[in-house]
Amino acid sequence: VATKTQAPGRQKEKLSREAVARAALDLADAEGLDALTIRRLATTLEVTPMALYWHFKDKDALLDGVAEAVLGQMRLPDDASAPWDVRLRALLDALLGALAAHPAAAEVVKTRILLNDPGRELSEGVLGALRAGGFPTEQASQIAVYALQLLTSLVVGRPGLAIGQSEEEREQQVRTKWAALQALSPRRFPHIIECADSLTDCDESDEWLSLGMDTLMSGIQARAAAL
Amino acid sequence: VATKTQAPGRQKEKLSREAVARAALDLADAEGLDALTIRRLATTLEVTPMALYWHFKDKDALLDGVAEAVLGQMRLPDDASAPWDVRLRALLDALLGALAAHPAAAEVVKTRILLNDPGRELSEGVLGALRAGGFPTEQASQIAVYALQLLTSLVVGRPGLAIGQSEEEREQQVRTKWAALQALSPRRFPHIIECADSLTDCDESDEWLSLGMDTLMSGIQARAAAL
DNA sequence: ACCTGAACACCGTTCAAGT
DNA sequence: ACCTGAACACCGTTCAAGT
Repeated sequence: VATKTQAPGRQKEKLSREAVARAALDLADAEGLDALTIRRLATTLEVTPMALYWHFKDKDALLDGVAEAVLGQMRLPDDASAPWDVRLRALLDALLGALAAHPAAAEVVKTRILLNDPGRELSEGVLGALRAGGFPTEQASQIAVYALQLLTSLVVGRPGLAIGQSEEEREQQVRTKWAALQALSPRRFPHIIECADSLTDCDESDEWLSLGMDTLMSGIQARAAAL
Repeated sequence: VATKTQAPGRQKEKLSREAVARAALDLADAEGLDALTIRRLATTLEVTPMALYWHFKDKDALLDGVAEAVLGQMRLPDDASAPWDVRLRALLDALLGALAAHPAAAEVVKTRILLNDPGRELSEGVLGALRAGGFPTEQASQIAVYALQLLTSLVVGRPGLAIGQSEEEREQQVRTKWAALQALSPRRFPHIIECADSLTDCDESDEWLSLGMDTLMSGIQARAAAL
């Protein structure tokens, strides 16, 4: 039943590190991080699981590649003349954009920013901006790490986010959570009930992301002013 | 070789939901979240893996129990007369304390705060404080979620944190990371190199936690002032 | 009510082998 | 250089069965 010609539609080129990482990212985007499995990935690439071990030492190295693929999509600003906080904000916006494009992979990126070149360029810029803002090296490092972590939390932890589910499934899940909150005692939990809508789902708009970013920037600016 | 008497040291009482959850938390504390496996947990409890399914529907429910065990250790303040931001800070400090006592489990708690009673009491207080600060319900919800997520990031993402490793292993890992940063091009990444110490490890003190908390509070206060 | 035993469908990974 | 095949030691979970 197997012929010499390729299966239609998917012509199978030789694998490469980058091609595998791209495919891994696509799989995570489509079905979530849990679905990103060596074996699942191998079948989508029409190859044996062990083939991937030629290109990546182990799964961790594969995830390194995924993180690099995500961060490689950033367009880093280069406005060296702008004030430090404007520069910082522009850099963080670039990161947030890349993460928001791949929410399922954001978790993977979080711990790997210093492990690839685009991530290092970003970090260099962020640290430079914070240093220019007057922070000593320790505080600059710490704030840089907070910022990167908060941004990934913004993308991953957005209420009502669901990866690899149909819109119906997602809405059903949101409704279930909402109903659970509404069922709480109104005497003990009045504010939770009052906030149930926004605790379980986000508006289509990106107020969620922008308020988070604004709060972060305000905090950093306030610390800088207190130096 | 098996006798009728119990193995010495560990007398085996009947399991309960709470006992299993406590054991799960202990296992995660000692060896990390990856080691928290139904099968590993069952062997530490000297029981069949399937025994746990009597007490918990599935692994997700077990993790719900772990989250509840962590949050149950909070001592929530009750200073209803204090200004909103003082109240908020006290609540967040209580949460941070509980999370910092169980860094391995913090990740698990993050998505489950509204799923158990102590978490709901905390959330109620946080939302109440934010509402008292003048935030509309949507912004209060969003900021509450940011705050909870940042706090878990603070605990989980602390540079140089390593769970279930000996101090030697940990230090070796820190040194390796540090060396990798030092090996970068000083022309391209001067600030990363300058900050390498604090990017790879934290001082013994809790400046890491307190700066994070301060930055968060400053950000929230700034947003409140801008209302 | 509470637990065991056997089985299933998955994992990541090693090791030897093919071309 | 690049990939396959078989095997190992793990997972979570179902289902029927024991007491």
